[in-house]
Amino acid sequence: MRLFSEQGFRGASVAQIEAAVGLTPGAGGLYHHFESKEEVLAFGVRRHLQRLEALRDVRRIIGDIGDLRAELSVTARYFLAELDSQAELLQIIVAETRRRPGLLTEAADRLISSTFQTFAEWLRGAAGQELDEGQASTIATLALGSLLSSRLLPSVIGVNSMGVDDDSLVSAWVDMVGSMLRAC
Amino acid sequence: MRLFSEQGFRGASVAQIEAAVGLTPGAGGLYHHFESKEEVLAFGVRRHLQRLEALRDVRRIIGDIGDLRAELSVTARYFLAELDSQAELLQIIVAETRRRPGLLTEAADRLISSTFQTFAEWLRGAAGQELDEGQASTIATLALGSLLSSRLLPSVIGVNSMGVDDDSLVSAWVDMVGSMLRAC
Amino acid sequence: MRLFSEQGFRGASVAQIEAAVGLTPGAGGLYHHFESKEEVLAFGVRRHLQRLEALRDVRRIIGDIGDLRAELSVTARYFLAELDSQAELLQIIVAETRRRPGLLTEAADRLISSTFQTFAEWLRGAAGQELDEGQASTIATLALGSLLSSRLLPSVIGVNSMGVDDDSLVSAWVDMVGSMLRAC
Amino acid sequence: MRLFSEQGFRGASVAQIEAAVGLTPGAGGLYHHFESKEEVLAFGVRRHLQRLEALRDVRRIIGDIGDLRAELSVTARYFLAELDSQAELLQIIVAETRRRPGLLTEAADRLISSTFQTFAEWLRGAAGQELDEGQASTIATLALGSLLSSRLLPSVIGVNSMGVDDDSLVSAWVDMVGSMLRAC
DNA sequence: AATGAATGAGATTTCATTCAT
DNA sequence: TATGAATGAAATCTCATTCAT
Repeated sequence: MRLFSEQGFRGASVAQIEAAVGLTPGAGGLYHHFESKEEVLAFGVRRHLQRLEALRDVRRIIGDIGDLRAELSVTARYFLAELDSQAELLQIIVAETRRRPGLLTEAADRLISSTFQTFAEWLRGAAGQELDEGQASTIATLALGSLLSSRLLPSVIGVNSMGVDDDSLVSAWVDMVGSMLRAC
Repeated sequence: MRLFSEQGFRGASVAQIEAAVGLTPGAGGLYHHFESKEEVLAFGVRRHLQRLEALRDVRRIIGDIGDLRAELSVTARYFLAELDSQAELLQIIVAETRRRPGLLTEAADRLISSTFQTFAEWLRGAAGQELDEGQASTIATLALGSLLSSRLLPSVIGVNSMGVDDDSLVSAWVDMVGSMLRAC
Repeated sequence: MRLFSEQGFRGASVAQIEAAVGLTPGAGGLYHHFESKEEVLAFGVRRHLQRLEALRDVRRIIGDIGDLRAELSVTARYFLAELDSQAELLQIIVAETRRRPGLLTEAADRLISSTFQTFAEWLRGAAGQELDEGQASTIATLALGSLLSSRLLPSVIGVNSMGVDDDSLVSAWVDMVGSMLRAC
Repeated sequence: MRLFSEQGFRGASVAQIEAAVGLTPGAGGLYHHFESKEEVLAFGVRRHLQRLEALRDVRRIIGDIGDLRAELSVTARYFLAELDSQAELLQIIVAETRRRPGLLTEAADRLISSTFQTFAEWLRGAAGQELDEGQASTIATLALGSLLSSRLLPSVIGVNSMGVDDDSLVSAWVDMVGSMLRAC
C-alpha cells in the first residue's frame, strides 16, 4: 500500500512489491500469494477498511458526552484521526478511483460518504427536529468538507497552504458548526 | 488534457493522444509538435493557467460591492466557477502532483494556495483590524476548504455524497463565513 | 561527409544533414537533390575520389627524380598527404565498408589497394629485375602498411600511441625501405 | 560480439542478439541478464580483454630465447596471433571507438598502445643503450604498424590487397627490423 | 513456497521517406 | 525549390504473468 500510494497502481511494479517484502524481485513469487497485482490492491484496501471499522467501534464506546461543544470537538478530532490513519488509502483513492472504480469506490464510500451521512444524521438528532434533511446535508458537506480538505491539501496535493495547527482548526470548527446549528 | 485527467499521465499513451487529434496512432506524429509526452502536459498546464489568469482579470473587474454578504456570495460562486473551469487540471493535479512535482506544484500553488492567501488577506480587510493573521488563515482554510472539497468529492473521488445544490451551498456558506467573522 | 565520418552512416540523420546545409531539418528538402540518403554518401564518395585523382595527377607531374632516397621520401610524404586529405573518407571506409560494401569497396580499392599495387610495381622498376613479384608485394605491404597504420591509429582508433613526428617517421621509413631493397 | 563486429553497435539490434542466443526476438529477455544493450558490449569487451591477458601470460612463459632473429620472429607471430584472436574486438574498436569512447578507448589502449610501448622498451633492451627513446618509438611505430595494417586491411576494410602469406611476411619483417636496429 | 528464466504485449521515441502546398 | 506535416517501420526498454525446477 505504501508503494501504491507513493507511485500509483501502475507505477508500483510487481518486482518492487516483491522486493519490498523480501522476495526476489521479478521472480513472480507474489503469485503464490495473490492471483494478480490487482488482488494485492484489493487485499490492502480491505485490510485498511477493517482497521477503519475497528476505529469506529472505539468511537461507539465513547458515546454521548452530553455537551454539544465537547461532542463536536471529539467528532472533529476523530474524523481527522481517521483521515490520518488512512492517509495511504486516501491517497490511493484520490489518485486511482476514477481509473479503477471496481475496488475503490466502495472504499471511498466507506471512508467518506458514510461518514458524511452519519454526521448529517447525528446533526439532526443534536439539533432537535428543527433541522430538515437538506439543511443537515448542507451543513455536513461544508463542515466535514472543510476538515477533509485540510488533510487533502498537504497530503495529496502537496500544498501546505496556510499552516494552521490542529487545535486552532478544531476550535474554530466547533464554533463554526455550533453557530450554523443555532442559525437554523 | 482530457486524456491525462481521465487516465493519468502514464495511463494516457502517446498513441491515444495522437488518435485523439487525428494522427495515426503509434506513428510518432506527436513528436513533430512536442519534444516529449511530458512537454505535452507542460503545455496543457500552461494553457490552463493562462485561462485562469484571464478569469481572475474578470474577477478584478467586479471589484468592491460594498455589502459583505453579497461580496461573500460572489466570492464563493467565483471560486466554484474557477474550480469547475479547471476541473481537468484539478484532477491532474490531485492525481499526479506527488509523482510529477516538476510541472504541477507550480500549478497547484497558482490554482489553490494563492487563492487561499488572497482570501485570507481579503478577510482581514473586510473584518477591520480585529482579525489577526492566524485567525484569518484558519477561517480561510475552513471556508475555502469546504468549497474545494465539495468539488473534489464528486469530480475527483467520484463520490457525490450529499447531493447539495450550489444555491443552498453558497447560501449556507455565506451565513457560515459571516458568523465566523462576527465571532472574532 | 563530415557527419558521416563523425557519426557513421546510420548515426547521421537526414535531418542533421539538412540542417548542416541550411535546409529546414526534417522537412525532406534533401530529397529534391538526392534520391536517398545512400545516394548522398555515394555522391560524397565519388567527389572524394575525384579529388584523389587530381592529387595523383599532380604526383605524375613530379615524375622521376633519379635519386632513390629522394624518390622514396617523396612517395612517403605523398602517401601520408593522400591519407590526410582523405581522412574523412578513410574513417567512413573503416567504419562502414563491411556493412555497406556496395559503395565503399570500390573507394577502398582506389584509395588503398591500387596505391599498394602501384607502389609494388614501382619497387620492381627501381630495384632492377632482381625483385620478384612476391617480394615486391611483401615489401609494399610492410612499407605502406606501416605508414597507413601511423594514420589509422590516431585518426580512426583515437590512439596516439607513440607521438612520433612525421619527419622522423619518413626518414626512418626511407632507410627501412632502402635496406629492404638492398637485401634482395 | 560477432553481431557487433559485423553490424556495428547500432546495427546489431537487441532482437537480433536475443535471437542469436535462442531467446524470442523482441521480447526483451536480454534485459533479465543485462541492464542495457551497452552493458552487453561492455561485458563482451571485458571478456575479450581477459583472454588477451591470458595470451600474454603464455607469452611471458616463452621468455628469452637469446637469438635476436628468433626472438623477433616469435614476437611478430605472437602479435599477429593476438590480433587474430581479437579480430572481432579489433573490428569493433576500429568502427566504434570514436563514437562510443567510454568502453572502447581502454580496450584500444590495452590491445594496441600498450603493445607498442612494450615493444619499444624491449627494442631498447635488445639494442643496447645505443637506441634513444625517440628512435625506439619510431621503429616500434613502423614495425608493429606494418603488422597491424596487414591485419586491418583484410579484416576491417575488406581489402586483401597483396595476398602475401604470413611466413613471407614474418620473415621479411624480421629482416626489416633487424636492419633497422643495426642501422642505429 | 521460492526462483531463474522466459515471453507477449505494449510503452516512448527515432527516422527515412512522401506529399500537398 | 523548399517546407509543414504526416506515416510505416523499427528501435530500446518495461512489465505482468507463467512455468519448470
